[in-house]
Amino acid sequence: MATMHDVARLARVSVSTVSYVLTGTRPISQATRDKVLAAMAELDYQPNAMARGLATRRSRIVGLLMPIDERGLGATETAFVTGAAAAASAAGYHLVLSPVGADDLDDLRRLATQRMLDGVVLMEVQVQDGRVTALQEAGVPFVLIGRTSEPADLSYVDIDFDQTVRDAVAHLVALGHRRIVYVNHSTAAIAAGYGPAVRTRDSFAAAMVGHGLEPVMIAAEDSAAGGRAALAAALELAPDLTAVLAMNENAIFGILGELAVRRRAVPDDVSVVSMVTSPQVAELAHPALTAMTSPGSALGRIAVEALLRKLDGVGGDSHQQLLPCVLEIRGSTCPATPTKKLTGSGPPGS
Amino acid sequence: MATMHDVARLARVSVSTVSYVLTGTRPISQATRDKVLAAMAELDYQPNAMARGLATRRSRIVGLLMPIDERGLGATETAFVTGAAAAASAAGYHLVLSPVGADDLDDLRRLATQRMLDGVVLMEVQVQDGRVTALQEAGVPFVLIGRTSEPADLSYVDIDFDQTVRDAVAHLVALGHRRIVYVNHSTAAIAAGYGPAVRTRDSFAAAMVGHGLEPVMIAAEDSAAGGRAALAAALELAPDLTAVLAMNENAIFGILGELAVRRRAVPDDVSVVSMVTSPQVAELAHPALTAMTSPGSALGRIAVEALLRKLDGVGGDSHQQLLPCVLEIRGSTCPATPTKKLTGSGPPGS
DNA sequence: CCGGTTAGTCGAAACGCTTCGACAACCGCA
DNA sequence: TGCGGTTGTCGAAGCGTTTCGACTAACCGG
Repeated sequence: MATMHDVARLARVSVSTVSYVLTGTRPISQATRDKVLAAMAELDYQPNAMARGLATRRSRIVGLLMPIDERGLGATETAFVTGAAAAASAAGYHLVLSPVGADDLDDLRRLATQRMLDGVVLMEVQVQDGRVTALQEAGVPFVLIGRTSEPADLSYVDIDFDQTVRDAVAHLVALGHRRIVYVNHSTAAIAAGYGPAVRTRDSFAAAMVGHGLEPVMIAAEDSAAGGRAALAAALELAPDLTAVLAMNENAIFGILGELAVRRRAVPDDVSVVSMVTSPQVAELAHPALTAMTSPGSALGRIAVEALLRKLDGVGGDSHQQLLPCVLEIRGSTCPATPTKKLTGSGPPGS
Repeated sequence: MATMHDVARLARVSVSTVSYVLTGTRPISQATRDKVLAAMAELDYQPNAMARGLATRRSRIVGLLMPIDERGLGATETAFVTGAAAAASAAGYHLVLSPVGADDLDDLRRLATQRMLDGVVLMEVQVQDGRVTALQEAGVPFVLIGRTSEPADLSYVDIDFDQTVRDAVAHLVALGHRRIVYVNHSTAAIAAGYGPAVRTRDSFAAAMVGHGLEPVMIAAEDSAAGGRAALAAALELAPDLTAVLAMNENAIFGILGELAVRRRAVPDDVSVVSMVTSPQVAELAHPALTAMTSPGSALGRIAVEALLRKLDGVGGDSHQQLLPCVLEIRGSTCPATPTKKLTGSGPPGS
């Protein structure tokens, strides 16, 4: 491994000159620059990141903390990652993913307090999130993807759940649906303060009331079985339902399966809209799902860019931004026909 | 940020003594050790990872290179990651995940040649893999999850595909199935030398011939649509099939969907076994899939352990190990009944 | 009582980089 | 002619560790 010393010796200049060529912090004449570059090429010189980091007190590494459970990463989360990695790489930073669970903060704390990380992006933020206070105490700059309940002085980017839900409901209402059931995450997740679950619940209720409709909501375990159970419960609650709006990517296939079992055709009998869903997942179903596609990679990119700005000291105080999901109409929604609405007109319905 | 100097001053010892307390490389009396530890606690001292790395020429960071495509990480890949992270953490190392595509080697090369990484684990190795030669040239120790075509002098852990396929075929044959179709990854993947696709293809052919049966194989695009098309093709090729062995996790739902459309009940008309599948995915289907579950987290753990041994110079030459998937019987397989075999012997369908 | 270990500690020299202050050479301008 | 201001380069002092050699005491066997 060649060092700067070797390069300097070969180029017959001082070490500092080599450094200036590399960092551009002081003017260097073209002639010496060429000499130095030639020497570097000849020696196949690579700067030592540790030494540089020690001297500058910057590692040029930012961490992306993602809670990684056994279920794997969905396409949506993956899009965060690729967006973030691209943004970091473009700015000359490295992005390392740290598989830190919401519970085990130790590894994170070590990495951060030992100055290996210049800053971090936090994914899957809970409404109450211990990692946030841990990072604040450690004095590490960070940006959230998601929000805590009290994000006033924090930097974050998040999905605009309120807007997304309103758009989804508006789409269904415009198609003539009146009885719309919302399938959310599990009650446990809601109780634990999982932001998307809590926020969409409130927004759905508001949106439905805004249209003069009754908000019917069901919680579902994050599994196919949970989806089946949820759909059964939904039909119990609203036998005349003509549309389902589902937040739960893991339950959606169970919902579809149960609809098939009960011979309710999608979309003719029941329209289905899936929230915060990637095109890849939406295309898995048959018919492909009308969905609110999440701005995944944009979210990751914006988060990293905000973090880097913070590291460079520019950009003032906190960056807060919400991005809505955009409606992509595929085959799982269609107009509600009067026939169907009448068919199912038991007690609660129209 | 307190430094060793501060600790030394407070404890009234020299810097080197503090270092010896920390690293244990030289004997220290209990009395001074206590003084030093007290001082560290009081100052909330955290060693600076960069400085340590510079002095030791070791970062205590290992990288896990995972090609991350838009599709996301399946539960299987995720298990690699968690297993690897746990092993690294247990040994006092950090595991960083680098989302490096098979193509873009630059970020990897930088990270490695700049001595930020002590070693790397490579996931999703191709039979011909540019990353392998890049790492060899950079002189970075590495271990593969998967194999190249010529892995003689490399360290790797991989799934024992041959054994796995033989077990799967044996299970189906034991249930009385004779017409078994193998649904592999796409022809493109096979042509590109995707190891699992290539190896299982060969093993399936061998296993079937070993049972005196004709090996029927279909390639499927990695999508639900691909699965549908593949099943259609399979019924064309072998209208009397009674069992499907599927390698392709992305296509499996398409296969099931198409079977449903064609009114072939699973498992009564057609038994289905899914290869290299995690329990989570297997449970998504209805009925839950009989599957060969991959030894995911063990694979990750073993790979990291082998890498660390290599870094410490012990363990001699290369570590090579194969782990089979284990058969988990769920609801998608049952004995082939003579009746059904006769039923399906018309041209394309029954 | 003496040479040889051994346990415990220290000072200083790395490790490979950045960056500050200094300085020489040159510029144009009054 | 002299003076402030650039421009280009250098030497040296860090950055926060580890580690080597050296030193002092205490100890042990002969």
